[in-house]
Amino acid sequence: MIRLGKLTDYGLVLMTYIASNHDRSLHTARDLAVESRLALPTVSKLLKELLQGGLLVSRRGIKGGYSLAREPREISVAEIIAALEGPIALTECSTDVSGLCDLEPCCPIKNNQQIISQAVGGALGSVMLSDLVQPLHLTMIRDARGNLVPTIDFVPGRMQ
Amino acid sequence: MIRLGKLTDYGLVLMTYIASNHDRSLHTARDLAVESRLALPTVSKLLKELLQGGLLVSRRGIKGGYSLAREPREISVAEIIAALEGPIALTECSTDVSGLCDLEPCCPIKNNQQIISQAVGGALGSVMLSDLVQPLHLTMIRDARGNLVPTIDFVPGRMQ
DNA sequence: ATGAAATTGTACTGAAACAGTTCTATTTAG
DNA sequence: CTAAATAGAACTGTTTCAGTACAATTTCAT
Repeated sequence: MIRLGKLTDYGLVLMTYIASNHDRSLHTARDLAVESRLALPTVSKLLKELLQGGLLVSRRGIKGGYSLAREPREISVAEIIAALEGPIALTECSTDVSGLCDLEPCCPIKNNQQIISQAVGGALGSVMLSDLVQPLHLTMIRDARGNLVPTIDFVPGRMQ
Repeated sequence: MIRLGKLTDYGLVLMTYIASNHDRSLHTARDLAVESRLALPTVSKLLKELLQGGLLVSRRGIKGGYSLAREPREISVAEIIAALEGPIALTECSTDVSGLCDLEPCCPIKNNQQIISQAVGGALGSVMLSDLVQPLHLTMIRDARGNLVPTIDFVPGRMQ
């Protein structure tokens, strides 16, 4: 299967959490760790990378925290993945870095791989963070024990 | 980056080779290994998997070999990848197998991951093997030094 | 100023996945 | 019956990844 690292998966969770309370004040790594039930060092590491990718803005010191750099509508899933896993390319050959493949001078499918990468990148670029958040808000509520439980059936947004 | 295993990459190369000479007689693993400059055991392994995935048909014994099970137009890149890497899913949570994630009962983004996987799967499902073969034949020639050089600007097929 | 709370950066380690190989069995044409 | 090919199973070294730990820096509050 086309694997997206677990950490990237967690990163999507975190971004969804932040986006779902975008208006609220800054989110600390500690709070997000509790909400997402992930280990704090892991959350901290991910937030750092998302910050470096320009998807979050941070405020240091006490009362610091993270918040989205842009509106959820303006952040694509492709950007989140790229921030955590590097440029979206299916193989080394798809990148523009040369010298990695000894078949490069006569590689018959370099263009093809770019086609494929472009298809995947386009698909991920058309799914926005807001597309992930909306169904969350409409279908999930927090119960007495603090667990999120579904309340309404899944309503597809722009996806079929 | 979203990584597709090297072997899957090689598999795409092999399928492209076979498709580019689809009319010709059967292709032996040995011939394909020479043409693709890959090790024979590797090629053999890949062809076996592609066979099991229903993308190739084989003939055993001397004068045996492999050929496409369907026309290049009818074989999608998604199928090739699925044959070599299993079902296209970005994380374990995206599959329908349950019990893999301890957050499952209250996982807030299970639906979202299905959205993403669906987007990627759809993109890969719309790129056909014939889309990979045609531009290769039309736009590349081999120059004096044996390098493949583009001769015509990239002509997008169904891709934008 | 000083301390607490937060982000930022670097480095390490155990585990899991992957690439690639090797060996053996089976089939088929001559 | 033999050579040539596919079919299947098992093994191993390498690499990558997840997760952790620790030290440095910044900032608000007292």
